[in-house]
Amino acid sequence: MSASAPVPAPPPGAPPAFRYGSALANEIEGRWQDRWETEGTYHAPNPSGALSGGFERVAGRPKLYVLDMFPYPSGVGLHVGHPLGYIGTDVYARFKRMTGHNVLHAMGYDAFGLPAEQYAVQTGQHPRVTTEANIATMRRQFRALGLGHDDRRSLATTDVDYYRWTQWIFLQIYQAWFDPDIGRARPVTELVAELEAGSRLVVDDEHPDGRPWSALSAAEQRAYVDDHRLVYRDEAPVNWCPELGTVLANEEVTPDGRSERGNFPVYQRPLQQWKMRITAFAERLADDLESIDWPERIKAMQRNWIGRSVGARVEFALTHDLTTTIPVFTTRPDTLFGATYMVLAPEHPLVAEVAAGSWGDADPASWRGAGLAEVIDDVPVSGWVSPMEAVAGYRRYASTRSEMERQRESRVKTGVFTGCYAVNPTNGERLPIFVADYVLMGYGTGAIMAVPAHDDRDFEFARAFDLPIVGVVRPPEAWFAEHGLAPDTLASAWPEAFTGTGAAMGSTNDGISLDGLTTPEAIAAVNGWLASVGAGTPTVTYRLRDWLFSRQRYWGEPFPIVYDDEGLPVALPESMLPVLLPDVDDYTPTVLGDDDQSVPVPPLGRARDWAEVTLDLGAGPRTYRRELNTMPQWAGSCWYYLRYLDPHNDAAVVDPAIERYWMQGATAGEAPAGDQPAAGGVDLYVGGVEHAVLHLLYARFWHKVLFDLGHVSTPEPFQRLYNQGYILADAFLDGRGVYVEAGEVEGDAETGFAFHGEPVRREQGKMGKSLRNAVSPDAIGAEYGTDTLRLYEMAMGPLDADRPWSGRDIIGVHRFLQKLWRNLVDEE
RNA sequence: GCCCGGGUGAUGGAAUGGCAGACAUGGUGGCCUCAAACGCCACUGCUCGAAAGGGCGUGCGGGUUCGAAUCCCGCCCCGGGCACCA
Repeated sequence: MSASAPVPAPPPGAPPAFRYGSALANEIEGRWQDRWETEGTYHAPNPSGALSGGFERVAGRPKLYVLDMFPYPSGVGLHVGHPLGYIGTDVYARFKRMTGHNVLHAMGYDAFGLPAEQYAVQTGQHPRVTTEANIATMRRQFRALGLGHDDRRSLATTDVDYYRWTQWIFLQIYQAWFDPDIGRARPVTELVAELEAGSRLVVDDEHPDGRPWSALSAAEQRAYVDDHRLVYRDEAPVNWCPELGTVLANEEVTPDGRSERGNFPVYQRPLQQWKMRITAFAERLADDLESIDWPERIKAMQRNWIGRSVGARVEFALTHDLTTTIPVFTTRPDTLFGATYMVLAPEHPLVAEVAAGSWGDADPASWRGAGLAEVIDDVPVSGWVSPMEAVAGYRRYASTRSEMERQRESRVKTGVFTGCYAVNPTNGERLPIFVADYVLMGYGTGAIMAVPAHDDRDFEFARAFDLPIVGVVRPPEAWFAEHGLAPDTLASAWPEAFTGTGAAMGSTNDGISLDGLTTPEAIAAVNGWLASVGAGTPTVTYRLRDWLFSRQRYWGEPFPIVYDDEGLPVALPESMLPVLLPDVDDYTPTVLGDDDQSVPVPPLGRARDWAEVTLDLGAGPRTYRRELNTMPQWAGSCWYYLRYLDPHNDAAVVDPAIERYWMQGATAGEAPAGDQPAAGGVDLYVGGVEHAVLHLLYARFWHKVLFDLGHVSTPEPFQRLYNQGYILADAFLDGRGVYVEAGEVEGDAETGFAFHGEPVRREQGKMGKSLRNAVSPDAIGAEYGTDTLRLYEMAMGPLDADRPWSGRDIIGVHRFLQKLWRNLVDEE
């Protein structure tokens, strides 16, 4: 619009020519968006390298790195819920830019993953084609939202130039091990060098004092190194999702045993898969939460997931073979005198070994499995004829139950007696050893000492199996009163376990007495005694499991791994990257029936020319088979924030000087709350809470490996995290309970709602495709202008709160802008 | 059960030790218009009162303070996360 253009006389009653309405707003916004693009207004200069133009102008300013969790480029484009956080960071970044900061704010696309692949399966269209079209749509939408991104730094995880470096990082992790002596990752070449030099010995179960490296065969040496890598192959029960045709990480399975994505059932089955040794970093991942400024609930969720428990590992010898001991983990070693039986997880390796050939005369029917006939088909009503049979039958039963069944069924305690006994090291008591599925192989040592008087689960089991209940911690008077018991009632008559702390009792032997000590005192005392007799040591245990890293899907990063003719994996050298994702005719994952135990062949197996390859890996040209699994979607999102810093670097994942500038440069006024020194990293990271133990945990893990190996300069990737809320909207269900398109529903709360004449029921939920209540920012922008949309989203409430979308309220914000405009510009 | 949030008009929310309810929606009345609205103005916490004016009021009960939505103690309710993890 030109100021000299003649203004036609408006017809009577028409709004004034220069009233702030959608047409004027769109004209102003479009003009400025063009100008920002032409002038590179939001280009943030690097201190050196290709993007350093103009750095001298900002060299004296503090830097600020503002980051959004990047989106998946969906086929339907954005809805107004998506840009909430993006608008928030944009406002913040602009403010900081205008108040003298060099602000980096960029946007990318997390583009590998299931939806594009599923669309490809249905249409035959290559996922790259749909992905690129979707990215183009979203780019246009982000531009129309007026977001001030440095578009020179945009990337997609599916770009060959990007996933080449994802593969490179994989190799870094593969070629590293965790040195427990210093608690850090180091290159495996250093491990081998120390072993060869003799400064480090090979220690394993058979050689607890170690033996020299030269005593191992070449194959043994290789297996030893492979067992120490931070990426390794493991044959173990994994989460298999038949519907998705792939295995999943523990973090991707919901508490009720379904897939996070798609909500399909997940089953346990043993498969050989790649894993990453995230458990080696459990302690640092937990401890370093103290150094970062994150919402307390996210920290709590990560702490919870990592599950640090302080306790002791105690050895229990078998009565018939005192040289064999069963290690258990307990957080309450002070209750050791109260242990009256032991339990092994069904999968425990000692179960088969200890099971006796015949029952003892006094073994009750319940110990023989009699009560299990109702839940297990092949149990005779009177129980199994021997412990060996009982144990085998019970293990069979336990192995067929999925996680979901374990959740759904009531937590009635089941188990069978192994016919074998262990010795309580404190008092010499004979403890019957049971197998029961309330003990999990994946936690601690997969075996427990049971103290029914002071543990709810052990108490229930002891009641069901008539086992002695011996109190060794005195509950307070009030506890007895609460249960209507006389003080000092014996534990065998208690209605439930006492799990609190208190004075120890009945805990005296020739070497030690805990009686009268408080729980912390008793723990310290018994730990000292256990060490002195060689029966136990203080230990920390974590709930976290290693990260299952391979997927049987097409649309992901190929592994830079091949197999030699012995079937052993070989890492490709850096010079052979990238390993390009090959084209295939059929992207369909292998879908197996729920009971089908065959090994699924990934879609990459169909690229026969690719799957077999002749390479010279140092020993002349040989034929190798490629790894056919792909990486999980989390791989690309683990490090994109680093690539924004130096997106076109062909020689390194990120230039060290540029990395230091943005990740740990001065950030005046941005220090985190509290007394902790800043750990460095991205200054502000905004995204949804749903990644609390997925992306945010994996990215911290990768970052720590890269830090240990010297590729990044900060121990944490994200100094400050903020979770934006969700935008909620009305959703409507028809008579069948199916969601109908909310945009086509008519009526209101008084008269009732109708969809194409049929009455529908109103609900409220997170805006999105699944509830069919998405509102497009394009439509809002056209009707009111982007500034109205942005201002409305920011004015709806605090950024971290969920808020209901209301098409009605937007008009108020638009009028507000009209009033503002009128105060500055004559409408006529 | 354990952990983390939160409770303010009809609605979204503002105020983090100093006039509670900014701003916005909705509502009521008026203006403009043939009629409308993406237009304008006024009123709109509850309550007593014709008005002027008064009383009450931030989940409940106590406390600190000259002064509390805000700080402290004890409850209640709602939302989220975790849970057979020894």
